[in-house]
Amino acid sequence: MTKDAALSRRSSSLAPLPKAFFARDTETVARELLGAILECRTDDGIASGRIVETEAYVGEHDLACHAAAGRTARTAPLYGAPGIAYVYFIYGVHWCVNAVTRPVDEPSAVLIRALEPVKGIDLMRQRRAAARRDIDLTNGPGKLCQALGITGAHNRLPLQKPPLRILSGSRVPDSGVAVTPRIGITQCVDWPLRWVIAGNPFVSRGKPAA
DNA sequence: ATCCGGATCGCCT
DNA sequence: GGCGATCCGGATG
Repeated sequence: MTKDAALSRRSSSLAPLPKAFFARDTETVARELLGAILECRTDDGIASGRIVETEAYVGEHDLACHAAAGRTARTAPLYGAPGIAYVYFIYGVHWCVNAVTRPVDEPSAVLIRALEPVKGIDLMRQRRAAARRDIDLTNGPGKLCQALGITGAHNRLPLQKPPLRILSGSRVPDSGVAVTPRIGITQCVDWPLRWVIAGNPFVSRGKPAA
């Protein structure tokens, strides 16, 4: 664990980010979610991690955003209340978790792409037996959902109360943030909508940012 | 009813 | 750095 994660865990003032936090421009939310804590409670216990990588998906005009397909049963959460979760299944294997935002009536969200483990590391190791090293527990969007126990059952849930919450964490200065194109998409590949804590070892690799 | 591609991961080379 | 796994949503017929 890094110093920053230790600070986050030590802080006892971890309050849920209010719905108003998410009812803003998606890029702003994506930037400000860096350093916040994503937490999931299940019958097995609590697992949480500090957000170190995010991506913004900014509306129907963003062809990489699921909402580009319009409003369907699948994409309905993107049109829902700011501050709820949008959880989807991808490649027949993995879950990915987003926080729904709401700038100017656009269906949009922030994908949580990587975490630095904070609580429940043993639980994460159990859930991710394939991960030989702790660095591989939460350094990708599918991995972090498996580590925290996030599934489709969490789709549409509010992010302000258990089982799924996002808590305010340590402030990350602009000098520690890097912005790049998004990972793993085939549309709008040049849009700089990915935010990472520069140099954090838990940031996912993905494709190089050209 | 059927087909195709995907906001990924892990294992292989 | 490449590829198979394995399911679902959306599109087409």
